[in-house]
Amino acid sequence: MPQTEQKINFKSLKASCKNCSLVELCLPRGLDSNDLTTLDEVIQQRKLVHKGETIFRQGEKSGCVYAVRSGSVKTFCTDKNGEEQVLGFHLPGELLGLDGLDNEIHSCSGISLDTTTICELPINDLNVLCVKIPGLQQQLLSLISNEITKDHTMLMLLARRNAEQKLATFLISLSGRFKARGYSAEEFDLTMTRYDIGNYLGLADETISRLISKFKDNKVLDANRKKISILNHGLLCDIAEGDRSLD
Amino acid sequence: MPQTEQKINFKSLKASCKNCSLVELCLPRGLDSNDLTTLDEVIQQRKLVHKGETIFRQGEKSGCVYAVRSGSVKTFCTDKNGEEQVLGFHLPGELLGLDGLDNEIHSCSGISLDTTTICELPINDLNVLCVKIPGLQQQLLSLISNEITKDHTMLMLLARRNAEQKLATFLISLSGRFKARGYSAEEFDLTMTRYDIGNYLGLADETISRLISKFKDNKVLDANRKKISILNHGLLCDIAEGDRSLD
DNA sequence: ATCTTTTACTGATCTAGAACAGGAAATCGT
DNA sequence: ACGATTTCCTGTTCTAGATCAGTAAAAGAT
Repeated sequence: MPQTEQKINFKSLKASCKNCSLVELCLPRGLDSNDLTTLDEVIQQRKLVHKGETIFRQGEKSGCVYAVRSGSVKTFCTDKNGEEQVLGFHLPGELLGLDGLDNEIHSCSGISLDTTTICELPINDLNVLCVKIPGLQQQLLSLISNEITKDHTMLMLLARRNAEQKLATFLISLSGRFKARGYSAEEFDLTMTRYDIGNYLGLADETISRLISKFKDNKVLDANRKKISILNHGLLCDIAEGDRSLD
Repeated sequence: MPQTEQKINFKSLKASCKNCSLVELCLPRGLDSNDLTTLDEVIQQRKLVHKGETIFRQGEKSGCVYAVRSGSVKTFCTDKNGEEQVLGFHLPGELLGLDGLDNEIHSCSGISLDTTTICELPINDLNVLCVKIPGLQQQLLSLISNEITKDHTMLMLLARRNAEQKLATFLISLSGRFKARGYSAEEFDLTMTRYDIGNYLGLADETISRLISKFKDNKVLDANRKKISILNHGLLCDIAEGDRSLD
């Protein structure tokens, strides 16, 4: 297949929520077939985003929230000195840009870590739709509410856990999310760098490297660059919970 | 005035959003007089909460979100080892319990730090009202969206700032919020302990004490226990931004 | 195919803030 | 009003993780 044709195929892909495998993880959860059709009408064409491309930018008004359809996305904010803070990594079915939901500017940026496809939902349409589809309003609030809960978990992680616990928790979270999407919970590829992980967890990238080596030494996992195999999930959980620590 | 009568007065106080001075800071912002009346109908009687009393509890379903009318509230979550993480301190006009907005259980607890009055908003009523009053839906999403942005700022603070910056940022935030409520931005009382502040900022309480002493030595502020006077707001900002640091 | 850049890893050193310890003042409880 | 408890403060010691430094492998560019 020639490359140009492949590109066109991607870009013109008007997939629908109706036949998306992520329907149970994403915004449409709980909607019936009719409501799905209505939702599909306002979701703009799925967009192909190449690795490293910006999906929405801090300080700008996009008027949309986004759902990852495939690939992965990093969200981060930048302070006045240009220092970056990674806020999260987002897998298929996860919503992005909820911080811009009041129709004002986004307080963070999103860039793809991968070749990624994104569904765009114009916020105005979404608001109108929420009135039409009661279940959608509920699901949206539910997702936002979970977003807040996730942030709270993250605050706890950053403030109270040591480096080992932070990385173990991060890997377990990734593993579980891969599993929920039908991928292996034990073997997966990281799309982010050690630097990104460290930044996200409030650690230096050297610390991430050292910890991965330590986890390897202790047969908790095997790792070669981006490729991770979890060998002892139980131990990894214990480390995350602070019930055990390596030396 | 006999004590019992005072209690009754408080408890039977059916204040309305309509004549609440917090109208511009709280949920009703942007609503017209008619809509305010509608909103007032679903807001349950204001509740007097004594210092240290729980308003809602992690793991329980309250079916409400809350607004602080007077006093102050601390939200926190507790992990399986009983370790506590303070998530925020809430002043009059600020909403609480948004993490329970999907009508499932709260993921954190709220307790009053003060003698506090609280407005309760049953979530079911709120959902119905959001359909009736378009501006309310907007304002609610706006508030939640800001909540997420606030959490992101906090993640940045916890992950990337040193102890001096954390405390300075915390004090500036408090100062600004007091000012927005018509109180002095320069002189105020803390209702939380050093331990709470430290926990919130991911620091030991001893570190908070030491920093306050250091800030006093450098004439950034004056402090006597709970009473804080900011003497050099500019310098405090510089410290928060990392443009200056004390020694 | 070769050069450049980025990413990952490891070792050595240093330091911010934790942990431990104890005392003084304020607040609480009866 | 008085003892008990909590809160705050300060000094000392210690350590987890940052920072600095350098190498090697992989990825990307031309």
